Amino acid sequence: MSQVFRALSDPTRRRVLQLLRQGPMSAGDLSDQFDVSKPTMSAHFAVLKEADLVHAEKAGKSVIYHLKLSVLEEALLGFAQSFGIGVGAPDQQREKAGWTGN
Amino acid sequence: MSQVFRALSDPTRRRVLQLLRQGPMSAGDLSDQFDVSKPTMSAHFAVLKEADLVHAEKAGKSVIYHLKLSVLEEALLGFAQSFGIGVGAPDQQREKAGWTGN
DNA sequence: GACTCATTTCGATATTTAGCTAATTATCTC
DNA sequence: GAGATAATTAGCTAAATATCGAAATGAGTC
Repeated sequence: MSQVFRALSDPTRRRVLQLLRQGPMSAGDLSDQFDVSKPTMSAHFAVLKEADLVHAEKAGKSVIYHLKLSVLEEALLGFAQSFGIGVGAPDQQREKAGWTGN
Repeated sequence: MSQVFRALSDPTRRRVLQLLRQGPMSAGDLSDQFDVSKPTMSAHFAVLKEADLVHAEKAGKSVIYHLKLSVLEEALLGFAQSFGIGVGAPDQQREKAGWTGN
């Protein structure tokens, strides 16, 4: 939980996730979209992996990153629900306190 | 946006927000729920204020913190929506790419 | 095997963060 | 005004993070 939010707290990493919405992409192609060094991007990928928001697949010389949308969804909506924030059917899901996801 | 996620990346701060769901509470009463020093808690409150997730109201000697649920809601659901993650009516709200909230 | 390309790891530095104690500020009470 | 109470600021340390260039690793190609 903490790691998901930490991962999302950086604009570069959020943009990486957005790029991956359109489909898997290699580390290099992703890096080309940003103005920072490859090692720096590699570190960002590591944070995203740590949070389980992406999956890395080795393909020859390259590494292809895939967005794990379901993990993002569960984290975001699960947390939102713990605050009674409206998701899905707006009935029978209020008052579900006592949740921090530590 | 970054600041909201950064604020949420700490379990203590998430728990503060949960406590505030039940209603406004003073800095001291909040601090009593945790095992860290008051100054440390004060720093956590500052992060939450910075992210605009809480509002501080001065009341005599005390400072009363209020949860700004609408800010949390907009951040969480807005970001989720930018990923096409289901919120509310599951129609007419897919494919809204191009969003990072930098 | 030597070469090249893609990516990550290493080592260094700078910044940020979480935590503490001690000191300060602000407000209320006597 | 002197005390007491609530909260924040100041000053510090230790640990984590972000960034870089250089070096190392892994996987194909000639």
